[in-house]
Amino acid sequence: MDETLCMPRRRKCAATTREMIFEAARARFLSESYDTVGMRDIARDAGVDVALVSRYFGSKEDLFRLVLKGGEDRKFELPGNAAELPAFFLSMIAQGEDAECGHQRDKLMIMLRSASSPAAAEVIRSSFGRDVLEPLAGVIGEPNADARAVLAMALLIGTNFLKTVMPIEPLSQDELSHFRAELLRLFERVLVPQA
Amino acid sequence: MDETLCMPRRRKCAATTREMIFEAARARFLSESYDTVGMRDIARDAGVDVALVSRYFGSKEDLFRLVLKGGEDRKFELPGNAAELPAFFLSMIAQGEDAECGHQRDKLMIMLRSASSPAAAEVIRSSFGRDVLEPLAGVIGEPNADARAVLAMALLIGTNFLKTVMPIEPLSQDELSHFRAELLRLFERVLVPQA
DNA sequence: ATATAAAGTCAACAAATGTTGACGTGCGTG
DNA sequence: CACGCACGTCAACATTTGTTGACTTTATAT
Repeated sequence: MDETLCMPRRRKCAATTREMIFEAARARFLSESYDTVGMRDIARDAGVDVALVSRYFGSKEDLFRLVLKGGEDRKFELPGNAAELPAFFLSMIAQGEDAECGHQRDKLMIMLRSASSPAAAEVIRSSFGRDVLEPLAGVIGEPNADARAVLAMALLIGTNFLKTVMPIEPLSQDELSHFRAELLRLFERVLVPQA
Repeated sequence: MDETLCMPRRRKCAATTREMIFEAARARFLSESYDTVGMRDIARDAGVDVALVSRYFGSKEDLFRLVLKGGEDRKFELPGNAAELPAFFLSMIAQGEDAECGHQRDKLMIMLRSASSPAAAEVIRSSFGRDVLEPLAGVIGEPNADARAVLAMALLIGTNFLKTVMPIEPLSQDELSHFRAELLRLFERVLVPQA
């Protein structure tokens, strides 16, 4: 039985090119909207023919759905107790490329970018509710778990939107420190129950 | 000399059809992304031929730019002193159709919807900085006017995004009241200096 | 009534979109 | 060696996109 991974003796391996296409699609969807990303763009980035994209991942919508699911990664992964949430949310905004929270933020950004494309809207909505909002409300806990989860996500999404989708000219240095500190305090206010 | 407005004795008047097209475009851009809105959609809504859209407003990008400018309306209009800002921001989220703040929110929503379309991005960015962020920072005042303006807009944008672009299933009634009260407190914390 | 200019319609264009089928190529096995 | 299969390429498709030019209709002015 052959390994499912790419064997070096075979010059061309479907699994690796599939991965390349997937990664190219992921990068594209991360920085552009669903409609503006073309199959040919993805194919060019991956260094393959356009036909292969459709061949390996059925339709464009299927590909997008798979990218949004995050490949083999499972659900949104967030801290177990509410006390660690504010720092976690802040790290989702700071541009440090933590491997752990990078995936999470990427998923969120992909959702942000394509949320207003009808073809991608339903996929995004269901994934957002199931994989993000619901688990978050679970960690936050009563009272008003849902409302506070929405509030926290609104703050996170708004900030990331201004930062990434609609790039804001960078704030001055002391303003930025104030920005971060205030942001952390806001997250604490919304997320931890006793505050 | 003729009046520039449509005269009733003339059956067809360019100004009124131009207005119809403009209004149709406005409505479309308000609920869809720049890329998904087609010239033919706008024309159908306005009840005219596609060619007229291109004839009256040069290109699609020109039309979008004009819609974003708000027709004849001038810049973003917001309360003069910082104390009234929180209530104003909250009213921008509540779905009450105040004539005064309706225009403002519509502009914001149009920006939100099409921000990730490269063709519309630069138009939106410049308008957002010039017409929204800058005046807001002026009203907020020191210290850290820019940072706090960004923070407030992040909260507003995030909430409106979750509410409109990615429609969230409605919160329960007491959660919603908590939501609004907490939201107002957050806006107060960010916007009024002494808080 | 006839000419003139505005207002609108029709058809077509070039380019780009997602998707599909036929075809070529190199590998491992009979 | 030759067969068959996995892997990939090429070309073309049907649609849709924004935009443009020529033509028709309508209302005013001479």
